[in-house]
Amino acid sequence: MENSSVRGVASIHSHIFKTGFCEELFLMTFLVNVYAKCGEMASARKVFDNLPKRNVVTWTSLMTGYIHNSQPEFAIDIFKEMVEVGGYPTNYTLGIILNACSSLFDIEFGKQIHAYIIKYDIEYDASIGNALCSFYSKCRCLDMAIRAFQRIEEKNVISWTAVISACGDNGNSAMGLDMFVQMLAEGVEPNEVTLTSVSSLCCTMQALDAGSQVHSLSIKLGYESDLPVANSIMYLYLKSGCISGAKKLFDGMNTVSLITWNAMIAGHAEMTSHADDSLSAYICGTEALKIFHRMQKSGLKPDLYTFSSVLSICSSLVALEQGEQVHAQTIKTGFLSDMVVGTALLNMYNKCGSINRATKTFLEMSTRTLISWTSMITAFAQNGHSQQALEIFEDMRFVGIRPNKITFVAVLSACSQAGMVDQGLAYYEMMKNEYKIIPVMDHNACMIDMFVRLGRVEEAFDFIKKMDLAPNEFIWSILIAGCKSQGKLELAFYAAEQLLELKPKDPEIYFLLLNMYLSAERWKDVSRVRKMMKDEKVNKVVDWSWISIRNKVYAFKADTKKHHNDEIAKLLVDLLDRAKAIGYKVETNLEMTVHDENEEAIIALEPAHAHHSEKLAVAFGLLNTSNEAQIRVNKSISMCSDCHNFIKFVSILTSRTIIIRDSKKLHKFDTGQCSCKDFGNLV
DNA sequence: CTAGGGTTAG
Repeated sequence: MENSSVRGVASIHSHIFKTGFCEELFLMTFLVNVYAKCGEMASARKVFDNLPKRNVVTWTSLMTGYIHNSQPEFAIDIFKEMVEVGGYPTNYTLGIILNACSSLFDIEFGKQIHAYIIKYDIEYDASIGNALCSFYSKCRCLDMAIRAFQRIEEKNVISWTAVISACGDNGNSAMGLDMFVQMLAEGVEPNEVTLTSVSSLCCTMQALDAGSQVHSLSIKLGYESDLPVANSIMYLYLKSGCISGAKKLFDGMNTVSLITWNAMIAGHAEMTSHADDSLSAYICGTEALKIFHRMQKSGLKPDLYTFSSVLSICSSLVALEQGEQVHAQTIKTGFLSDMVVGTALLNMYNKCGSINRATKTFLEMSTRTLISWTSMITAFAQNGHSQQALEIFEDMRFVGIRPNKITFVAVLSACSQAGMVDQGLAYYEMMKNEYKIIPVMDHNACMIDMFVRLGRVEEAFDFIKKMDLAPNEFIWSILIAGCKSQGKLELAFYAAEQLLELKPKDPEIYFLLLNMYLSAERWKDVSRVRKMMKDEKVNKVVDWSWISIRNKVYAFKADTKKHHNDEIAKLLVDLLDRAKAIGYKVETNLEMTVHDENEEAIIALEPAHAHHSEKLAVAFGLLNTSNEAQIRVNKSISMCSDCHNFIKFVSILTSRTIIIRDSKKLHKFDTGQCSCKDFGNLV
């Protein structure tokens, strides 16, 4: 509250004092309340301490004040003091104290309060039951929360809202939605808080249909311009992939808050990182950055939510320069000290291939969470620094942070990159036995990759047979890629059959298969795969690359034209000649990653005349940046092995570091080596 | 004097 209000209260206070009314308990309790509402807990406390006598209401007012001013521990102290001097808590008091226990995660004390409630047989009371419900929800005991709700004799809107949110907060959105339907059936009218919770449930379920019904209902009930309602419905549209719906809502809002903008940016960020293909990710990401700039133009200052989302967008776009600008902003505004922002920054530098700055960010963090550590391990692993990844993993264990399954994905992939089978197996066992983590497909994929990289495809196959999980499309495609490079065609064809039975969703997998059957000249299989692609409506794969230079993003599409005389083409021809002179050999096997726009024909590219998109983007980068600048390119599909090899030579010829982030991996080319150690390419 | 709600990282 503003200073003027505080001054007003103080003047009333002195007035009461002068007129001698300070003996009036009712007045003084009121004063405690008003001070608390102004955030002046010291004054509230002073009034309270000077009172000759107090009643439960006075005590409760002080506790409420502490809770509203985020000092729940003081509220509990006051409560204990009250009980010690013989005060009896009312149902209000008990509700307040349960609230304090929730925010402190003080499960023990909360349970003591619950015992007291049972002793006096007052679980049926709504204010008590509601508070118990949300206490157990915060303690992640959904069963107990529901039980508390059920025992309420006269369930009101708040009871229903509390139990619905409890379901959502504990990962059971579907049940929450059921509860909502039940609530409507019992004739309880939802209010704006209920609607916010319910649309947030629909959001996590990505239930667009249910969500738009909630939207209509909130219009009907007149809550559509309530800011939290509007924000959560807008976010729901975004998360369910309905950008137009979100945009319509956003444009129609009379008042927006920072949360509105943040939701808009976060929604786009989410779509950017989870997009099916890199092209839509690129479109979403650039749109999000535009929204971010518009927000700043409107005069609002970004906060930690804004910064984390924007940094995550910069990661997806491999937009280092923009990321650096945001970095500067986080320093200026002090938000860098937030660990979520710090971790997002670390991640941004990693995804832009700058492991040094990622490491620096990590080292400068004042506190590190499991996620920060895991990000750092992932960064080392992705940049080909396996040894450091494992060292920092051991450091993390040493400081007593318990790894989770995502940490182990990073650890195992570090082992697989470095070909450390023994250590990989040891960590796999450690994960299962010491940390009781049940392996998920990603862990298995790392293990299979580990054998495949060393050419031990039979062991990889044995591992697949021994897995508890049924192998998915990615497992088989790793095996196939390995078999291909080892010339173990029989196993490759077997794996291909397994793969086809799964009807994979990833279009690149079909190209892997096509490529394999084509080189084996198994035409029947070729047409079988093509027919399947048609039947399964596999999306067209478009080979796009883009590069961000001085805050502008330039996109390139694979070039199938045979004649072009522009600067880029000239540079590529020149590089090709010079590369050949120092040992580069054009790979002759068919490239099939380019799908012609209108046709399903597959075009074989001849590198001398036409180019995959990343070559164009790299050439453009070479022409438009200073001599020592890194080149950072984002690509919509996996690199082919010919381009991969060619770019290695380019890194020698130009003495540049070239970073290409394709749909599967990060490739950092430096003096003829790639950080993926040549196992990153699928086609 | 009281209970319930919207946006961030691996």
